[in-house]
Amino acid sequence: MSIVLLAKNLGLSISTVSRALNGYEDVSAATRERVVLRAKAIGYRPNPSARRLGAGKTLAIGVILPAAGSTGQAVDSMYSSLLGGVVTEIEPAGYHLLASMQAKHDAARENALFENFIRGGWVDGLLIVRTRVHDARLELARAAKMPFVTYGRTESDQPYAWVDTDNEKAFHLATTRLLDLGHRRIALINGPEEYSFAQFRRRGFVRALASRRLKPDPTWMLHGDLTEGAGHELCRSLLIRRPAPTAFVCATDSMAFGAIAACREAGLSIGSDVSVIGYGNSSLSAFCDPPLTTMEHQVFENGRYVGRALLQLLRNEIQPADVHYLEPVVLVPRKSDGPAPQ
Amino acid sequence: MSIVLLAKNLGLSISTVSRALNGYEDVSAATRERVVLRAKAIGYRPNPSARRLGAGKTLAIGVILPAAGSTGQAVDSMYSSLLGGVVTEIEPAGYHLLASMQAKHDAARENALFENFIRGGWVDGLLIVRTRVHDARLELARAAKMPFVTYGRTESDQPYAWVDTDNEKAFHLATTRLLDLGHRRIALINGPEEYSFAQFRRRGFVRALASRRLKPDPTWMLHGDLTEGAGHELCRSLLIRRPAPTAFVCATDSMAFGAIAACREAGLSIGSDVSVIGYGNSSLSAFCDPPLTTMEHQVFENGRYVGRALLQLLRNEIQPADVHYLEPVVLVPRKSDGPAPQ
DNA sequence: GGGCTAGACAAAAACGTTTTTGTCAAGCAA
DNA sequence: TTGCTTGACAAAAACGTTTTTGTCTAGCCC
Repeated sequence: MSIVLLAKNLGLSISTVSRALNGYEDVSAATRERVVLRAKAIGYRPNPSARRLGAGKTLAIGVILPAAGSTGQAVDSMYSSLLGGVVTEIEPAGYHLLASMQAKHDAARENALFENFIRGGWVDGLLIVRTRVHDARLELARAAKMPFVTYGRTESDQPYAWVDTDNEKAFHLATTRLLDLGHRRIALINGPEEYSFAQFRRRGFVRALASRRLKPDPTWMLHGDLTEGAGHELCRSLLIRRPAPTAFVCATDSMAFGAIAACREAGLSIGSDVSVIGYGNSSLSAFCDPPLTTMEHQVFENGRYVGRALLQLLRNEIQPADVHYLEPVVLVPRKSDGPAPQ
Repeated sequence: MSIVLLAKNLGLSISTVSRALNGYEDVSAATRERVVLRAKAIGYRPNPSARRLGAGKTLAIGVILPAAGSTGQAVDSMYSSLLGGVVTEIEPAGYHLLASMQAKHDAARENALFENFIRGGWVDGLLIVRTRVHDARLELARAAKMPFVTYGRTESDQPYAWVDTDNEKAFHLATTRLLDLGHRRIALINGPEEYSFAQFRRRGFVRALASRRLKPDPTWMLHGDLTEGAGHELCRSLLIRRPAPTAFVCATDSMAFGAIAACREAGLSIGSDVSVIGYGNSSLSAFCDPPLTTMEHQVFENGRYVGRALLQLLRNEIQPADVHYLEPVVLVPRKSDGPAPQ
């Protein structure tokens, strides 16, 4: 009954107070100021629940965190910063971030959970992360008329709002660098291929080889979880082949660290016998031995971009087709790669 | 007007439908079943906003993510898994997690933001992370009568609900291990001392030394950000002293990796010339060179514990004083430590 | 039969806003 | 003067639940 009290205190009607606080035009400047001042003075805070019901908005943006790894007992640590960026932007606009979580399931069950979430009326907009090549979530969100921004692109015949890093360019860059260093036997240690980022990375890798008239060997393009363990295992399986690769491009720094461990176990010297390039420029990559050549991308900043886009989408200031932000990725050269061995 | 429709469809009153769906006793079993079935059949979902207003609950639990590092442009990646655990538990109970974010500010401004958040009526309960030794947030939450669980303990004259890892024991364990290996010049590379976890770690470290009648040298107990960079810098500053430490206990694996880098730069062989122990058992620690001796703790599981405790607190099934969960930490011996050099 | 209790449901109030519609006076043009 | 518009505010409806209070019937005891 709080706005009632404030209205009484001011000798105004509830509606005038409400409209004054929400900046409507049909309340005089003098009254508006008086209301705002008094509200502040007596510490009036509109009840969010009532506000949501009255306005038919939840003032929340939803995100479903995907469980990471095969165990599903963790969340990819990257999302901390992404969400931090999103919240930084939406908070000042009065929005909050509602986090849900998706345990490891079959895709059908995942989609059911997803639909339940967006149909439940919990949020006004959605951040869809870790897009798949074919991602049913877009259809579900569209069917529910729920504005959304994806973090990562996907196959879709309709325009949609996305923010992504230029995975293809990044892996083209990295592969070209290795080619320039004289490597001809380059392997790709990729993430799970159902995710679209993995497709882009593979494409960049293949394009780089093709531009030098090299035919990529499919058996040298492996994929696995984005973990050190998977990187280690995949690299090991490649190193026992003859001839073995002389260079590895990895989907994440974590995978690169695993690959480096495998190379070391094989008695190879990183940066001379064998080259490894990672992705992500994790804080560790500058401090490991040898420092990891990797690609930098700005997760927190991307999160901010997502947040801004969502707000504009919710205010109808912008169309989904207008949100296409491809973050350029820069290569950070360090010491884990070098000229191809003779 | 959805429950109205459902009620009409059933030929019942709104109140009976509501009470049936919420499992009240004054509705016959037959009717209840009929209502539940029909609700499912026509796909009725109670509107969360209305529910919140009606019941006076938000069905949300809040957490404020602290900005990490000195730049404040990131969130400690640990929180991904912690939040994952929390959500896993509260989701099935119909609760959601509302994430807010705290940029780097002075403590006063931080507390103002915090109060604004809890007084705003957005959440029913709180998760307070990264506790300080003296943490004003507890008082603010109590004053607002907002149930909360802290992740990490703090100084407080009243009982409060906390979940923590046994930092003191962990660092006692690690330090004792180094002492048993013959080390006598052991340094502590700690996190920021305003945080209570850093105090506990220091205490464990000091106790271990004291139990061998060793007087800890305060100039060998340094602290900094929980980053590789800080670990590197602090370790470097210790290595140039004479005599230099032969072993380092670090507040996180990240700091340990930084310390290892510094040792390597000084030409020391890790595990023989110098020993380093980390904390966290990050996925990388098994794959670096040498594999890092570290301490394992289960962030995701702790998050689940927090979630369960919050639910019970909200239901008044339990008192804050009943929530004292100290996670045991186990040491994971690997190769980054060894006998003290002669 | 009167009074009481319990069971099962309904009516209505409450939750605190936002939004829509209404009112009233002042100003102005014809 | 009449009618119309505009500016500033008020009244009331709407949002969709939950909770409180009320009603009615059947059953039971004495």
